[in-house]
Amino acid sequence: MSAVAEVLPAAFFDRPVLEVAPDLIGCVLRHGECAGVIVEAEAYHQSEPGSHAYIGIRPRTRVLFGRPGLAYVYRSYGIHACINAVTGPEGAGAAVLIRALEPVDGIDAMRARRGVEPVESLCSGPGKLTQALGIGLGHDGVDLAEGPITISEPPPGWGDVRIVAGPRIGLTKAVELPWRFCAEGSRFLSRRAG
DNA sequence: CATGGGATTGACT
DNA sequence: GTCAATCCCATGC
Repeated sequence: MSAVAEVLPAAFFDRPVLEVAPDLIGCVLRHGECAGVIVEAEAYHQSEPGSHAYIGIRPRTRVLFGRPGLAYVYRSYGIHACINAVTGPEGAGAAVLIRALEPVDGIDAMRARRGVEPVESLCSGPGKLTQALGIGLGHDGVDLAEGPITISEPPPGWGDVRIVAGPRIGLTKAVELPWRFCAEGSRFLSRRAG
């Protein structure tokens, strides 16, 4: 076993989104010196109206229909950036929204970017974690297997985290689907699991 | 070309 | 609990 966890290959993402989303809980999202363990993620798919892919291929959604393992970054409410990992098969229009991290590396840099002190507030939301890690719209379409943004396999102790599923946050359509996955008992969620 | 809404957050009552 | 900020882009005329 190596001291540095392996970066997930594109093949990891080339599976149905409902398999990939819970598997990402416990994995490490990294950009430069900043990194955190994924404790909350949501699945989205072209077949349901909650997804941006529901409208079909547009300039905005082009990356969603691209290769599994790409990062889909979009602007939310005109203010925030949110990051997704595109899943397979290619053309499915499916992705996993990364909603919250437990910070592990570069915490002072995160504090500087966020302008807040409590570690529980640095990455506890999809717009917060992109700000903390310095991820922006310019990263739309980057390959997560090549960087500069990567996702790595779970660190020791995170491989067997218990996962709780519940309804997704903030939607006005398809609100009933239990496609939100959280690490049980985490203090770093955007909202309490349920 | 004009309009409306959004996978959110932070400030305020 | 409520609500404004702010901007890309999809939609409709």
